[in-house]
Amino acid sequence: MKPRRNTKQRQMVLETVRSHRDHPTADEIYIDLRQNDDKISRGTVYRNLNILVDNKEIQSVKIRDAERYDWRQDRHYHLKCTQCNEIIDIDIPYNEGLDKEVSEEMGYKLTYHNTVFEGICPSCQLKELDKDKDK
Amino acid sequence: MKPRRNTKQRQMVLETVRSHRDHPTADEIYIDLRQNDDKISRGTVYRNLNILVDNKEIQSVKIRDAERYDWRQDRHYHLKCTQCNEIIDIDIPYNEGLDKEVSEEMGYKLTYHNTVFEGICPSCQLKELDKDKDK
DNA sequence: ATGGGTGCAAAGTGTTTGCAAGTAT
DNA sequence: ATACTTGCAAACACTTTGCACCCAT
Repeated sequence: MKPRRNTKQRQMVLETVRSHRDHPTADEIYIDLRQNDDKISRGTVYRNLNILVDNKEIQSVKIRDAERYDWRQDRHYHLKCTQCNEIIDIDIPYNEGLDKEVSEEMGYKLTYHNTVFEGICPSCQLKELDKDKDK
Repeated sequence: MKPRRNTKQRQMVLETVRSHRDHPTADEIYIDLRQNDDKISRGTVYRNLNILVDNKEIQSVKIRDAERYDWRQDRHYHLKCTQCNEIIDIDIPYNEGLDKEVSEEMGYKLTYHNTVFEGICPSCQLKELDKDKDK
């Protein structure tokens, strides 16, 4: 692996991801950073996010159009509301056995699976009910 | 739902997806179609793929950069080689219980989860071995 | 001093869309 | 006849990249 320098920008990107408990896009991180540093560029943010994911210091989940970043380092599942696009973590345990099962069955060497649940969140369900009432 | 016309183009797009046993991108479908019809446009292909997915006549999986299309209509999991990017179907049963479990725990109304396993396929594992041999 | 990193802007990639003409119903 | 659909090209959204300068090591 290429030697990495510990730049101010990289630290700031990491801190910003960690300060979010939601799943911000690269652009949201960028907007945030611009509030403290009006020089930092989009390119730098994207480059550093990629490096941090490579180093497993953060994770990313591709949802719909954009990559979302996640401060957590452990493997876990996500839940997305198809109505409002909110993304949250789910705390059911990661199923390691599944990786083993699929490895054996398919002959792949694998250690990871990505799972995203899709549905309608409680608050959007309420909005639906309200809409129905209006009819 | 908007009334749909049964156009030649839409039929051709559907047939082309179904003729693939792999997971082509929209652009691969387009290239294929151009061999028989040198008029059909990218826009038409994209529009029809979206319509077909809406109608659940085909499925899509977002993998890395591009949306991939899948002739199958049943829910199933995918396996991606992180080396060569090949994507294949896995025939372990879809875990309906998981949707129910997460629904109850999180208060979401949900009926679907998307799972993509990531690993190294047998043929890429061999290539790795060959590379090691050279050392 | 060296070479990885930055800021900037331009280019890339995958997808959507406005429009006028075409066509399934 | 109506209004959905097409082909085309331009526009979009997100991300990557070339370049000259900068700065951590």
